[in-house]
Amino acid sequence: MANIYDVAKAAGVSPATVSRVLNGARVTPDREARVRAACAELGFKPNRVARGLRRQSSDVLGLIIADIENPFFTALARGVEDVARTAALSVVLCNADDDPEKEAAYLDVALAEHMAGVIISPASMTETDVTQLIGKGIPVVAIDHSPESAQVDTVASDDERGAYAATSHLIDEGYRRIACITGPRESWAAVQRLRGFLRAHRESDPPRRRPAVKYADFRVRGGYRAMAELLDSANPPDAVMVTNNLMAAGALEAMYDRELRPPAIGVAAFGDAFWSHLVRPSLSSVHQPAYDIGRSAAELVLKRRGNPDLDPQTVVLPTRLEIRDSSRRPS
Amino acid sequence: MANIYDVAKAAGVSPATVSRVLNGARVTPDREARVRAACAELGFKPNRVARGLRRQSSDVLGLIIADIENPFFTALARGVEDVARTAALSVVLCNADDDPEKEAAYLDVALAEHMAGVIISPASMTETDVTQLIGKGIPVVAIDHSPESAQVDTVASDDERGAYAATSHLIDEGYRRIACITGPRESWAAVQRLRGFLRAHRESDPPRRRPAVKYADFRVRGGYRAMAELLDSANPPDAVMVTNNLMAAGALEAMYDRELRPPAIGVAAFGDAFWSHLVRPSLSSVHQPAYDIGRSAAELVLKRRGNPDLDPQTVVLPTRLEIRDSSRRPS
DNA sequence: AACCGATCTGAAATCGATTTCAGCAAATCA
DNA sequence: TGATTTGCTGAAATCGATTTCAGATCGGTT
Repeated sequence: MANIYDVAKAAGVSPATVSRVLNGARVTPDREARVRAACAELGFKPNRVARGLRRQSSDVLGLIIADIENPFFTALARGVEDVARTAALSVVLCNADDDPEKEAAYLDVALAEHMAGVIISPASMTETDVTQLIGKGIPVVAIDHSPESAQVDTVASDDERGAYAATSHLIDEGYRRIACITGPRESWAAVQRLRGFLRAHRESDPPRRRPAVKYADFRVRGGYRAMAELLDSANPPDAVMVTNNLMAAGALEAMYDRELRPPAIGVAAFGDAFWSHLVRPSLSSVHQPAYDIGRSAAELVLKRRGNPDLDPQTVVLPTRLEIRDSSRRPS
Repeated sequence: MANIYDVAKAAGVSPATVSRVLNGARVTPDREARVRAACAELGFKPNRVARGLRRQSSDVLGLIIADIENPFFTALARGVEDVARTAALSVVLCNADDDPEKEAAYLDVALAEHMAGVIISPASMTETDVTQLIGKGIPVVAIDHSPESAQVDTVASDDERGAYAATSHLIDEGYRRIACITGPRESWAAVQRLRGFLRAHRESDPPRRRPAVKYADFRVRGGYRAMAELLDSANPPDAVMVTNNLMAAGALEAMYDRELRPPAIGVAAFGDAFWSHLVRPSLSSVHQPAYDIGRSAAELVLKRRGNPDLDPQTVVLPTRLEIRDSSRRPS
């Protein structure tokens, strides 16, 4: 493939001039025309690696997510892409799979390739290390919660309040023994949602004590197992608040296997899923603005790219309780 | 950040020797130890951009997919990742969103960054141009069908046969007016699945003619609209074969909105989805080995990386009809 | 002791763009 | 007209690794 020297020769100018044409610096119209003609003729496209080496930057935005199969992250990715494209950035997705080691590998790639920015949903609040990125001036935006290694821009949804609302709703519907299936203890979101769940219990009238809590892994299988254990326990719950949509699918399956379904058992879940409409009777869910979280995160990257010394800011987007099928008929 | 010259100076050797240590060439143990110590001391990590420029290659594998929200592709991505990691390659996902323009942009990135390989589910059989990649010796593997621009390694599932089996099953169950909701005409998979559907009609005894066919977009909304139109038509079908899982979700929703559900209406769909268990009574589905397709594709990339002049080969993986709830009681 | 071959080393070239800097020409001003 | 500014231009340095190549070192043979 043709390089900038070939083009320069073909156009009868120096490589510097070709570079200037490519980057919009001032060049006499006559030369500019010759350069453009030569570029077209030779099918020249500037080598991004060479450019990246010299410029110490690239126009690729890294998005490191915890689980590629989780619709929350795929919707988020859409939001990131839509904003990135307005700034002519390409988005590459990296699936860290909740594994700090894989995550570290991708952070290395982002660092080494001098990506234009990194949006990351940290696998671990303590282990995720973004200091090198920051040190090199690469904008980093965290989803949910800033890693401890460095304070960075963060976009989160109002998880605690969402969980509070969902749990209160179940209480209002008359359920007595409400359990919670939440994510791993290392996950900020899992912890916040559990807090909201517990607060709803404390603040109910009369206050309720010691609801059952299961920690799972935010995956379908984990949700299934947690629900199965709850249902098969000596004192099974009559309702459950599940803190993400994949686990909700698993939990529902466990219920179905036991011929249980709403409203005999109350279910509220975090997250939207296109399949949730197919579950009838339907369940209440806490809508997470995944797409908008993605948009906001990408906007923060762009903002910080312009002026790197801004103080880190946190954007919290509201969650919204969507009530469906509240026709509980207490038995 | 420290570069190779800093390390060389610290270790009292030349940069060439540092490079040799990094790449496993023979170096006296004494020097090697000094170099390793200096690397650790300075926290040195080789700059991948510089390496990429010199080597004209990188250790990133590009995966360009049509729709990030489609579980088929996310499962496929898992397969790719698992194989890639055995070869120490990082996988980056690019969401082309069925848009030839976005796709072209990502192909440009792959080309410019000299990726170790590209796995692509072509947005269009005619427009997708991979000749430049091929020309530069970058292994390209297509999902479903090779683009017309160049004959490349291809991994597909046996779509035609799967669709035939699913449709025949509906016929055997006694449904009379079976419609098909398939994807865009530009999609090879959509066309193959439609062919299987039509063949099942031709080869049934007695042969059936002119079944209703709707072309949609492989998305939930498209499936919903197509099904709504079918159901609201003068002569609605009593069964439907839907060629992907997202459209199946939409189609089911349209049915539910009209208080219709299996087995009053027969449904067979392509693809697996974790939520399909939640749809009860359940539907028959054609299992696509998405994960294995990803694995095979990645293996082909690795194979071709070793010896670039192999003839392009095509791997076809079997689909499997999963029959659920065949308790049709003809009315 | 002289020679040969094998092994290792570092100086320098290389990948392909960007950017600095000095030089030159044209335009502006006194 | 001469001095000064302005605007373009191209040669060369630069980014940071890899790799070629010529030379140094060492052990083993005759």
